[in-house]
Amino acid sequence: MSTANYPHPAVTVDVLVFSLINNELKIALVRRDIEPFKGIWAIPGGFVKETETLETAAKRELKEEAGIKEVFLEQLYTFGDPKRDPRERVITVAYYALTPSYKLQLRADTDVSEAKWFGINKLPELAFDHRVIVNYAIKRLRAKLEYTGIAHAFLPDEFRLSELQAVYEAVLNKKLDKRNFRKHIETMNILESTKLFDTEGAHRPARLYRVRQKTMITL
Amino acid sequence: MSTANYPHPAVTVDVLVFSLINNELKIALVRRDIEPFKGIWAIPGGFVKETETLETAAKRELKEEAGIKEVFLEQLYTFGDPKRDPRERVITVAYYALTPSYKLQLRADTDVSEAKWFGINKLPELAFDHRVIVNYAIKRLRAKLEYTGIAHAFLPDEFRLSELQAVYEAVLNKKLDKRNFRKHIETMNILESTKLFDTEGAHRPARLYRVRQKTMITL
DNA sequence: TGAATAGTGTCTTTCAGACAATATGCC
DNA sequence: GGCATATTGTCTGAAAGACACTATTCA
Repeated sequence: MSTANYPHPAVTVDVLVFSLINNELKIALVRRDIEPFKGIWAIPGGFVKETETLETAAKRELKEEAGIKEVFLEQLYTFGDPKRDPRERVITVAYYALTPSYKLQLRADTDVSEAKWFGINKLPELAFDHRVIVNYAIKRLRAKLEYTGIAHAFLPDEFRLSELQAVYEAVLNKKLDKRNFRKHIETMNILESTKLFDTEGAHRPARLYRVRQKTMITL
Repeated sequence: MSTANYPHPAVTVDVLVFSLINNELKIALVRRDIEPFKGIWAIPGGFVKETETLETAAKRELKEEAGIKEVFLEQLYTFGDPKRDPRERVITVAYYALTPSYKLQLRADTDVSEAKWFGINKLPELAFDHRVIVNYAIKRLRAKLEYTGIAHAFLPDEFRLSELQAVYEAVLNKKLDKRNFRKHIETMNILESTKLFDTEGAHRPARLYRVRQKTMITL
């Protein structure tokens, strides 16, 4: 049996880039410049090249789209409904990335007229089945936040605990008690305090923390 | 831009069927009857047809392979290393299924000379990157068992708590305390007791339980 | 009555969740 | 001193984990 007898669909990777901007969870979208769905916002992505890994393809997209290095990147799910793309069958492997906003600069890429951040509660109409994909990603992100320590992926290497709390609050979309939050973080034991303080503002300076090890748990 | 300019890899689904046989966690494997890896054991799978969903393809494989209906089936991960298949690029979307052993009858399918259950600690050499896939699935299965209630997917509709405990012990590969286990199940609140008893054997009969609702949590 | 499995309770520790007062630095 | 944020502890309830005895059926 040769594999040549079987259908060969197109395969893309889509990358959902999440970041925290003004204490709001946002996602990077691009406006399509071509049909189908011309003028409609979409998750950035592109075709997987012959010789590259899926993850490599995702990283390439990430770089083309936002010039990023070294961010949390994880495979999300593969969407393969035969009719999800009206042109031909396109199976897409979705990845999601978490990054501090200062690390990146959105830029419009090929086939795209514009790139922009959208608060996840203010999403425009999306192309293809991208709304489903975004919802799925948000669900996963929230679950992941609760049982791992990825929140720091949105922050610089050194950060205040109040910043970390703001990440949780934005992602989970609810207020947290400061004392209980700090106890929880203590229990998780993935942070260590530095000797540095953030002395911004007319108030008591905050101690800075960092991640104890680079433990990027990927289940 | 047309999608025709881009590479179109072959796409398969592989289905890891897990079951509990003699209180041992086993996985169904098939022996390949053709090159490459002729004679080597592999995860059952096949090419995704033009018009079918990925999940439909997985269900079809499941049926062809084991004549099953209605089992727990979930997408696992997509493996896309360009060199994972020596013939041409083949991207595979892996699914895993959990089923009671009485529900299924393994049978050799096309391109396969034999189908057999293997204890997960006694796996033979596997074709392609299937060893990596199996390891990944076991990891996911264990994690899922701890924070959801899927253990019952290995059992008939009505079962003894001691059977359920045996599932946990086999999957997690460790002994559990009977009282603590029952308290834990109680807490999860996904089972309800029936008025039935299992009167097998020369000993006190065991009450039978069933799942409260069909809550198949799929994250 | 012996063999085999079912069924059950207490204590300790850990963590989640509710809740408010003091500390520090800048202006 | 006033403002803004940082930092800290106690109580209660829920669940995990350690641990051993009684109950029921059949042969």
